[in-house]
Amino acid sequence: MTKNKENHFDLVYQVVRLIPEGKVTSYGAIANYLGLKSGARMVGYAMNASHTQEDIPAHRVVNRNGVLTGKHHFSHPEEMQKKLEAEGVKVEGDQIQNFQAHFWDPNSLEL
DNA sequence: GCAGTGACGTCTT
DNA sequence: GAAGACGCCACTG
Repeated sequence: MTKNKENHFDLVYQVVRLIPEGKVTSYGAIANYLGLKSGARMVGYAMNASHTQEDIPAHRVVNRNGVLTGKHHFSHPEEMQKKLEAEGVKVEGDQIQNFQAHFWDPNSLEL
């Protein structure tokens, strides 16, 4: 039990949880912040486990293209886009408009 | 224990 | 400039 493999997962949850409303981030940014090189997949995998957490705004986490790649993993995919738009994020189809403007980098917290 | 897959990203052709 | 392939680590079958 002292292992706590969820440690990495928890770190991802913490960062995602820190995402301000109306902002979005990418898997690579989180991975980079956690020091996970090319760990984007690991971040994505952690997000998949985020379903065990309720305070994880996974809808604010998108891929590098600003595309809601994981919307399909939501109970209601349209909710993801809906929530993003409700927070001021324009989403067309499955892609965020003006993505870089809504892009939020976890590194900006300590920098 | 091995092989396949995955909510991605970067490199190479 | 675009498309394809590879790499990373973890989980499931």
